[in-house]
Amino acid sequence: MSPQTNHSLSVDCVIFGFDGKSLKVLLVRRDFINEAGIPVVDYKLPGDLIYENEDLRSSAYRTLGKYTATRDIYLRQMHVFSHPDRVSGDELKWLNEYYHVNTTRVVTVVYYSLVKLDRRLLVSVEEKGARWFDVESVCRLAMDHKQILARALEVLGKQFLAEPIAFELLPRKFTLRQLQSLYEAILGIEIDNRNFRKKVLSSDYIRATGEKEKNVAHKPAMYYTFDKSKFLKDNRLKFRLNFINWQV
Amino acid sequence: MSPQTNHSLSVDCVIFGFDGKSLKVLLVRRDFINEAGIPVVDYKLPGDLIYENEDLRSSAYRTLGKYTATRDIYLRQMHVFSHPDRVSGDELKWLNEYYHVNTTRVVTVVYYSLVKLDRRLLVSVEEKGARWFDVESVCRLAMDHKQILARALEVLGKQFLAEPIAFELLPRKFTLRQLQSLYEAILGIEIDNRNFRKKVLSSDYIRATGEKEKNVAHKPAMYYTFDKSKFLKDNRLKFRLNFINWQV
DNA sequence: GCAAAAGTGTTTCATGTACACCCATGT
DNA sequence: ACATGGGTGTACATGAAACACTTTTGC
Repeated sequence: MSPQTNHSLSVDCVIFGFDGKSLKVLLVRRDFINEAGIPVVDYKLPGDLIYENEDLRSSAYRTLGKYTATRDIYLRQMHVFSHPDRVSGDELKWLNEYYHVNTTRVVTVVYYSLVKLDRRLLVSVEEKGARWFDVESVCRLAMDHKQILARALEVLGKQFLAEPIAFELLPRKFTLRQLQSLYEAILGIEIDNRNFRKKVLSSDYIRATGEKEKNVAHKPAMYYTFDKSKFLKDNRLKFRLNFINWQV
Repeated sequence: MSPQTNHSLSVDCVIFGFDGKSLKVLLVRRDFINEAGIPVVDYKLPGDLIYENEDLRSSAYRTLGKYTATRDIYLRQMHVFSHPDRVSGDELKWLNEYYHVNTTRVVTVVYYSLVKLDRRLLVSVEEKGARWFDVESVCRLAMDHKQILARALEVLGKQFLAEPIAFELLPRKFTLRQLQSLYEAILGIEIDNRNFRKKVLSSDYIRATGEKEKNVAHKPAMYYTFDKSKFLKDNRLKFRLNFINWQV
């Protein structure tokens, strides 16, 4: 056995958005001719092979930039998928033609990203051959992308419990109901709304803006914001204190 | 710009052990001739380039197998390091010679591993050109391996708070003091020993064996074990219940 | 005035935290 | 008998969970 040299390295992005009701994922359309010579259409995660002189994160940003305005977008490396046959047969043929390469194996590094979905972003991706899908309603995807999506959903759930990343999916000003719906959608649970509000409002990082909803056929909700910079500052501090004794 | 094709993919392992006092990491000796033509010795993380027909996890196991008996070893994918110049100059020259390849860039996928250090394993690695180092006392390492180690320590700390992985570093039968020392070493804190015992013993998964220490110049400590299979079973269950309503 | 979603408090229970002394063994 | 580390209990504070009705707006 000797080291492999004829492989490729790709970066795929699982880009999540939230429309107020359900969690969405961005998928790009792929036109494909299968082994029977019949043209088929399916969907895949956005991604690309890496270029020289770019690291993986830059590659992920490059892909993100094709579909969104990449200002200040949450992006995390998730996992590498490396089964030797994860892209093979027709799929490998497609890939070699599409990218003009001649590879026998593709290892992919998956990033996941959280974006603030607004009306513009919901529509503008369509011109670029992409679409937002309800995560619940995705069935088949190209290659192993369905498994990758499933894994990303798992990781996202864990991250939601560990870090305040919900705000990356919400508009800068959001209502507590939106926040609660988001947690419910991602964790797949129902949350008591009095306890949820109590907990959220006890946080130092969530502040009422004073602005309220307008033109709604019910009591208008207050808009809140998340003070991310204060959170980051305080948590650097907390981290430092961990190296000093807890008790004294 | 076009896809990169002349790169290599490696797997490096951060292998942690615990000797009862401090956290150790396994490093392998590297004999190296620098650009001035002077032979130098330094240390690096164990690792290798990937082979054909093996996925990354298998590659990590292969490396683990060089130094340890790979039965039932905790192994997790951690992070990919991909800066285009992370291996360059002399380091790249060394790598191309050592592995008989001709590559311009090496992307590495890092796994971390937790092993049960016993007397045998402490010594046996030395014949294979490796050594256990106290993590606190590691200064320089080859390539970017020092940064990789630093990152692994961070991740390990977080994992320790999230999952019961301490037991992967301890012998099958351990005393509560050993367990406590391990948490203290990894988290860099002191823990009140009454509260610690209370918390640990309230767990369903930690059980007294009935055996006690022998030949110690103080009150002999009870040995405990961690029931990993029960833990895994119960947590599968918990996971399923998350898809049903918490409240009703 | 009615439909629709926002907003609000109290009690109970479980968990976390602070804290100091006696016990069993080998030498 | 003494040195060494093992082992124990209580009081207090904090956080989680259960639970139902009033308020504000548009139509």
